[in-house]
Amino acid sequence: MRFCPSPTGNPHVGLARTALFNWAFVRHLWGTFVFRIEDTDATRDSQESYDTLLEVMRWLGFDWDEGPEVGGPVGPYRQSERYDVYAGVVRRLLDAGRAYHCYCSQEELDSRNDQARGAGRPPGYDGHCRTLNEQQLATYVAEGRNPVVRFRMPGSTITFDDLVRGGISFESEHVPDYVLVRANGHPLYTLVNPVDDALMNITHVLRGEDLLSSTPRQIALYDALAEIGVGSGRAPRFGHLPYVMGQGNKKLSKRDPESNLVAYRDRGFLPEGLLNYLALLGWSIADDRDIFSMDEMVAAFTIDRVNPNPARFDLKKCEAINASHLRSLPAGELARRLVPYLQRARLIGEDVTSDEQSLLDAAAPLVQERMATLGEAVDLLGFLFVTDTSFRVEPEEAAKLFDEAGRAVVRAAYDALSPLDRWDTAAIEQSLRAALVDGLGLKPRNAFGPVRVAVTGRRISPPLFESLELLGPRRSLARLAAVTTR
RNA sequence: GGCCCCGUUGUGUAGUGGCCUAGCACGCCGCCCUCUCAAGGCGGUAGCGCGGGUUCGAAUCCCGUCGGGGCUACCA
Repeated sequence: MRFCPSPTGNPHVGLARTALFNWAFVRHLWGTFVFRIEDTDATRDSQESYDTLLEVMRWLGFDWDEGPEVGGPVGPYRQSERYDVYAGVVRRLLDAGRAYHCYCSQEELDSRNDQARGAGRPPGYDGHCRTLNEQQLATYVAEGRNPVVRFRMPGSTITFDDLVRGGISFESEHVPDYVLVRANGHPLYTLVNPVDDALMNITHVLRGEDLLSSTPRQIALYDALAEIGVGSGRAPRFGHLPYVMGQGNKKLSKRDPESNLVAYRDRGFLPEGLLNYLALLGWSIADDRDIFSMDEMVAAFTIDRVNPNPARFDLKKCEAINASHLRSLPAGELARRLVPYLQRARLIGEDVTSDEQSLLDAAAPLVQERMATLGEAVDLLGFLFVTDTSFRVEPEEAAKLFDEAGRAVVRAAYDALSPLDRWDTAAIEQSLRAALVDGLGLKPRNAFGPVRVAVTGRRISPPLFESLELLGPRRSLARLAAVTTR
């Protein structure tokens, strides 16, 4: 089993879904997970996206048995480091007559294709250079043409049993001879993918359905490789996973900001939450259940339950699933995961002090069921961590609530709280209710609204009395006083 | 154009001839709870692309049709 992305652009959700299904499949069967980098297109691949690719794979929690950074018996696992391997294979393919040099120029190809189209024949390589005589060959060489290497497709029907779609067959007349090696000598995906699958003893391949129609030519190549002694001779089983679609009926592309995995991490999606959601795009664990851990997924994952139709990515549901995982985190774990998000917002320091830690530990349970992503904690908890001098009440809320009546409520709250000698949630609630609800005869929501805004700066906050307790008497009273004197 | 894939509420799915007047989840709407927001509880909304056939019986099988998508590269 292998997963073999190419490092171009930002890693996206479709890639994560493919990696997930491969990974779950392997772990379920106790197989070997090979992670291979397909970087044979120098114009599109970059070291930067290679780095983020690995970073994201690790963040998501995928572990591979063979691949970059961990090595393995049939490495290297970056194709850009394997060019000598491919050169040898190509030579043998050429010698065996399973591939040949093609000297046609792009212009010649284009014009013949146009002609074919005009004559109502299907376009595609016409086999022009399949059988060149010595003289033609000598002419092309004399013209200084650099040939590409083409694979000689056998003239037979190619059928295979797709792991998710069942039996599929292609007539080889619809699969023209295709290019294996560029004119500049660099190998193409069409060559290296089957070659490495053969050399790396890959038995199962789960990949996107965009590769479905290139499967017959890969199987044909695989057979040819076996003939010349490359690999075991048995082509891997293929399973083609449905697309992950974006808005409308468009495939989610790497350029789509909604598909960028790094953005999901930065927003505070949990890897297990995002993965749980992605698993639901084409697979289900049971008819009445959709929240599960990766361990549960691995235990339950079978390829026959994978659905072949494309799925729309639904951010709302993704958030709901993530929120559910967030809520089931142990309190201490939640606090730990919140740290980087609060640090990035500069609410706590790079080195977390013990005061910050204990405040965070106490505050985390307050917001646990109030957020869908970790990043939301910044707005929710900011008032607790912000310094006294930089605390601000949202201007809109201040304007709305701090009219004369509102200031009177806040003043009453101040008067009720300042004499307290026990500063805890129960005592705070008791005295505020007595003063505002019983004393001023206000409805609870009208009574606590102004106090909430005065203390937390926002209309939406964690529970008020608990928040006051955590803020402490000094800072709480100062914020109340600030309103009454404005 | 040719080849290939796909088609269950708005979205994701369950469903493999009777348990389906189609289940679950998200969303949306309403109510309850309530110090805000959530969470939670209760209820509601909406679907088998279409047409034939096979069968006592079809979302499920067959044929056709329509719609969507992919490939048709010296990208992967």
